[in-house]
Amino acid sequence: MVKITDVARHAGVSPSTVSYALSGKRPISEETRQRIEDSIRELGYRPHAGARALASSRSNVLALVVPLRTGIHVPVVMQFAVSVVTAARRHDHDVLLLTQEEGEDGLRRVADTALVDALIVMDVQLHDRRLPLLRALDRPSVLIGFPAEPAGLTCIDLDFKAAGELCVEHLAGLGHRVIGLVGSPPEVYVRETGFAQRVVQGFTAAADRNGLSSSVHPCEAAPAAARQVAEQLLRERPALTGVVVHNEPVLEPLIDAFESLGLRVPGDLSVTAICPDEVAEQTRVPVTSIAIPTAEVGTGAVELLMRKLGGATAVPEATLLSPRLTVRGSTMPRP
Amino acid sequence: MVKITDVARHAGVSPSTVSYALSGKRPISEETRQRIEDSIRELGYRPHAGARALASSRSNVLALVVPLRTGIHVPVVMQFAVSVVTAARRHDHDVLLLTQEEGEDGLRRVADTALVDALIVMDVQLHDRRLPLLRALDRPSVLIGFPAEPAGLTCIDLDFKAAGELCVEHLAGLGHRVIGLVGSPPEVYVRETGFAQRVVQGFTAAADRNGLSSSVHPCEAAPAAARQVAEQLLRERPALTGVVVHNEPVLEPLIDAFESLGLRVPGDLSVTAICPDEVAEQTRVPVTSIAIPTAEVGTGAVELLMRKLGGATAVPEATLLSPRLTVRGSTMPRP
DNA sequence: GCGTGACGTCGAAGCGCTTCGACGGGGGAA
DNA sequence: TTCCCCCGTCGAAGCGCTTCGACGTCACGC
Repeated sequence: MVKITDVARHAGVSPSTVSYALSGKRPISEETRQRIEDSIRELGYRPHAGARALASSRSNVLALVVPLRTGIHVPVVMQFAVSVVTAARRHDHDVLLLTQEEGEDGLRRVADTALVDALIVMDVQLHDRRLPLLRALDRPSVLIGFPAEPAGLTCIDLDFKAAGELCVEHLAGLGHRVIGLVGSPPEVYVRETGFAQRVVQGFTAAADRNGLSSSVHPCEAAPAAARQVAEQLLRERPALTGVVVHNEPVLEPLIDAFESLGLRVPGDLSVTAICPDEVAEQTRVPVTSIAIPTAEVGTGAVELLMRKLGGATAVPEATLLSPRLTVRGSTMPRP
Repeated sequence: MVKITDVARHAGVSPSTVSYALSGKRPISEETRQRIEDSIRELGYRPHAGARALASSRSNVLALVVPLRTGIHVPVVMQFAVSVVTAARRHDHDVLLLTQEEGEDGLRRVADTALVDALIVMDVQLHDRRLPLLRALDRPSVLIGFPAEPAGLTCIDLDFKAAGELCVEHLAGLGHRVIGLVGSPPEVYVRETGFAQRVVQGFTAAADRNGLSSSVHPCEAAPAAARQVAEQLLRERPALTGVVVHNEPVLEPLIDAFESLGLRVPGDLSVTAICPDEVAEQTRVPVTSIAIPTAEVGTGAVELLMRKLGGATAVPEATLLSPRLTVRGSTMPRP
């Protein structure tokens, strides 16, 4: 193994000079820097991560806690993970993968052993058990998602309330008067995952504001459940012309169900969804939708952490990303 | 931060004794060990990961390289990742997440900086560019998947050839004489991903062996493509009564297409698939299938690495997991 | 009764890097 | 010219842990 003293000897300087040339923490003459860089290249030097971590008390590793539970859309989780890793690399950091199963002990372990400098936690629930721990930990963290009491924590996510509103505004603007929300599985509401409830809030608020008649229907992630909800909607609200779907796996089956019940989309029924673009594009009728901006959220989370690690004083506690609605073929003016 | 010297002082022993008590590398009297453990608990001591890595030249971290490409089923990747993390934790290791995008440089970086002790690489292609590097690296690695030339590497995966064969044997045993394989998208074969080709090999070999008439049809991962393939199959092979599907997203649309073309599953057409159980179970007719044993593969990969890290001499180069076929409602004897 | 070895523990020497204080030399200000 | 300060570099002191060799003690065998 080639170490910093080897490089120093080869370049005719002291080890500390090599270190400063690498970190830029002190000025080094252009000429010396060049010589050092040449030596590094020639010898194939790589600083030892452990030694660096010990001496600098910085590991340059971030922890990412990913959820494992039912009712969450796996590809979206993966997208978050990838964007976090990519963003972290841009800041010369790596990412340690933790499963939610590890729970609070896992968080404490990687933080207390100084394995990681900071943490990113996904799938935060309204009353998440990890919150007190995250507040107490000596390393900074960022949550993807909003708990009920975000004070003292840094959170980032799509503004799901605004997303719910935006869907309604879109339908209202097209003249629809009776609309329904087909939501996530009941257990998602039960365990109080913030974003699902916030969609409902936005949906309801915007419907009221616009004087629309609206109703909300949780739905299991199965085709049969979709069919049931479709039938129920038509039975209870025959004047229905607009639907908002917040439940990825059910989007396609739901449209199928409506069509087989005699409603054409978008001719008789306009459909919008909150879901990844791939899901919205792969249905038989491409669906007007609001995507979860996984790349921005992941990148944003990392940027926030970097600012905190950099000692920034005022990092915003709440970062809500504005929803963007992409119009596709599934919505049209009320007939 | 509480360190080992604090524990030592508190327990009335020397730091080295604490270290040995923790690692078990030298005998420590029961009484002293107890005292040390008490002190550790009382003080809340956690060994510093960086210091440990520096002194022992072991980071207790594994790298996991996950694929990002089109044509691979994301939930399966996630399952691998989770099982790797879980297995690694059982051996007191953590997992660093690398994206394939980082490529060879990323592998070299984490290995050369001693950030990780060993590497797990997923989605290995037949002529993977990373193979020479993995052979040359000074840390052990395990591949999930088999390249064309696996000599000198440790590989583990489902035996896809046997899986292809098993599907055919199952259909042949039910009396089917004319069968087809609906495969992965053409690009998967083009980039020479081993497992797809091996399914074809197994399928063809078993069909020949059993005197069946067979044909192979790559298929894009889109409903429209599925429809096309279904039409083509019926046109070209009117006597077809058995189909093997190796293409997750197309399974459901393909069955839909067959049914809308007048073929009942399994009445007129028996269907088997190689896909995750969730996919096989969520179709309208549950599909007889061979699952990719993600948990075993992930765990197996970690076990192999641990043996290599433990200095085991003879770790098997190739580990092929036998396929298991789960019979569901989509296959029946030929009418 | 004494050599032998295993047991349990200690002290010291690093592991490879960062960082702090110091120091010589070369301006710019006074 | 003198003083001061900044620039560029060096040396040394750790960071917190593991590990090697050494040492005292005790039991055992002959």
